[in-house]
Formats: sequence, C-alpha cells, structure tokens
Amino acid sequence: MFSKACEYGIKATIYIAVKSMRQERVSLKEIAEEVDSPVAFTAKILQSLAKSGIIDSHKGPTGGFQIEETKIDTIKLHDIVHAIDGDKIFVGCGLGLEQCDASQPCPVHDKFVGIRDNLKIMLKNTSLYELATGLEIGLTHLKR
Amino acid sequence: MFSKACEYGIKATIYIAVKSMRQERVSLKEIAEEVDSPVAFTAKILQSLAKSGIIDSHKGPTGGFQIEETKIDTIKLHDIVHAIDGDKIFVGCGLGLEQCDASQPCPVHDKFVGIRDNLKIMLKNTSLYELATGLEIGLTHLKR
DNA sequence: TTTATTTAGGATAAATTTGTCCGAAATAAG
DNA sequence: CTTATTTCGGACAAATTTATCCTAAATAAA
Ligand code: FES
Ligand code: FES
Repeated sequence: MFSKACEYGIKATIYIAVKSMRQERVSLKEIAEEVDSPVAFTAKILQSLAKSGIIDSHKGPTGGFQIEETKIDTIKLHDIVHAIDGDKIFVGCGLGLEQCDASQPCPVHDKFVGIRDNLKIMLKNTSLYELATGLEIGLTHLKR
Repeated sequence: MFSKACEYGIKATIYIAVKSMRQERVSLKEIAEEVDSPVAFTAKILQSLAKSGIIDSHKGPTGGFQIEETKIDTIKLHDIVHAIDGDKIFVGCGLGLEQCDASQPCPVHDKFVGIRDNLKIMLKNTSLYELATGLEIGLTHLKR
C-alpha cells in the first residue's frame, strides 16, 4: 500500500508531533528508536519531509526535529503520504495503465475508483493531531 | 497498490477468460501483446497462476493458456491477487507493524482497517466473468 | 575560539522486484 | 520418427527500493 519510506515517515511524524505538543524537540536517533526504523534511512526521509515544509529541522547541540504547534492540527495524513509517495496512489490506474481515464477505463476502473477515493478521503480527513493524541494517551503504538 | 506482477497477472487472466468463453486457447505471445506486458516476465506469472490452479496451460503446438469455462464465474479478483501478491494487502498493518492487531493497534489502525476491508470485499465480489464481459463488449481496455 | 553534537547530503551497498535468456520437456503434426 | 511449436524452469541481469557510511555544515556551549 504505502512504501516503507512512507510508513517510517508517517510514524516519525506522529512521534515528532507528540513531542512538539510538549514543546520538545527530538533527535533523529530517538525518533528511529521509538519508531523502530533504520537510522540513516529515517534521516533521508525526515530530510525530505523538512524540505516539504511538514517538519522543521535544527542542527547542532539541542538540535533535532519538531513541528510548529499550530500546524499539527492542519497537517493531514494525506500531506505526509503525498510528500513521500507522490500522487500515484491517489490518481493511478489499479492495473497500471499509464493514466486512469474514465472514458477509456480498464476492467477494474469502476470498482477500483471507489476504493481509491475512499482512501483519499480518509487520508484527507485524518489529522496529525488525532493520530498524535491517540499515541500520547497510550491508545496506539508505533512498534511491537 | 498491487505489484507489477499482479497487474500483469490480472490483465492476462481477464484476456484468457475472454478467449476461453469462445473455446479458444491463447498463446503467451498473444497474451503479452494484448496485455502490453513483457513476454518472459508474463510467462513466469502465468506459470504461477497455472500452479495455483487458476488457469490451465498446455505445451506444444496448439498449446497455450485457457480457463475452464465453468470456473470463470467462480474465480474472483481476490483469488488472482492472493495467488500473486499473497495476503499482506488483506491483513497487513498500514504502517508496517509485523502484525495488525486490534488489541495493540497502530495510529492508523481504525481508519485503515475500513479501507482494507472494503478492498477485500470488492475483490471478493468481483468475478472474472464480469471483468471479461466488460472487455469483450468493448466497454473496458487492457492497454492504452 | 574550540569542541562536541546534530542534521545535510553525496556516494555506495544490499535487498527486492522486475525483466531477460536459454536449454529442457512436452506434444501436435507431417 | 522427426520436426516445429509451445510452455517450464533455472540462471542471470537490470532497475528500483531500502539501507548504510562518511564527510561537511551548522550551531550551542564551554
Ligand atoms: S483506468 Fe484503471 S483504474 Fe481507472
Ligand atoms: S495495527 Fe496498523 S493497521 Fe492494524
């Protein structure tokens, strides 16, 4: 469904959000630990999320990653997925035709579009805030 | 969403079904052509679909692939996807936790499970027959 | 200013998926 | 029986994704 990079990216962002809600910055090392992801690979992903403007990064001692608190509520899961995996999952054909086009549909088009759109709606409606809150109150988990 | 192998496999199976409904066997070469897929790679996929019992293969001149006509209606999209991509897409965690477990859910579990289940239901309800019919009457297409 | 710490970024490597090649095996037809 | 055709199956290669390593740049604190 999502790429490994995207899975790590989502988990990392949620973890950063939890910390940011407590005005805490968090280091790459800690993130990778808490999210159960390879450190160097996670670094790349966070780097790209920073470039996308979803998270902020700071170098040096006391450095690390954080998210502007006012943004935590407006950032949606969709934004993270789109930043990392692009829009193929949102607009791509289920059978890999170059372009999904209702006027020249593939055999699964009608059935697939509904699922795809549901996914998109879900991702657009899910805020980082609710995901972070669920984690903070111990309702959800980032690793097993 | 689906692997490339699965995309090719679905398209190939639909094409074979259309031909089988006319009591025609079809060669690998023709399939790859009509489905717009790499020949040798398609051969591997068809081979595995044959082992899974979804399609039948015959060697030699006049050989090729076909599907038992009585099965075309009972084979569901789910069977093809499961045969090629396994069940990760049906039971796997959206964030890649080793196991999706409602009693120890990841942050997206509640929202993800709904989408995942919808996909599963859709695939279980979609028969090869209807996909093949749509293609035969020119309503849908396998390449662009 | 020096040092320690942390992210940035480029090069590289490993793993997986996708794709190719070729000889073997089966089989239909002359 | 011989030949031509077609799938089978194993080895191999290319491309992509995932993951690592190392140096540079920034920066906070002594
Ligand atoms: S054309 Fe295939 S999903 Fe729309
Ligand atoms: S635990 Fe992640 S989707 Fe169920």
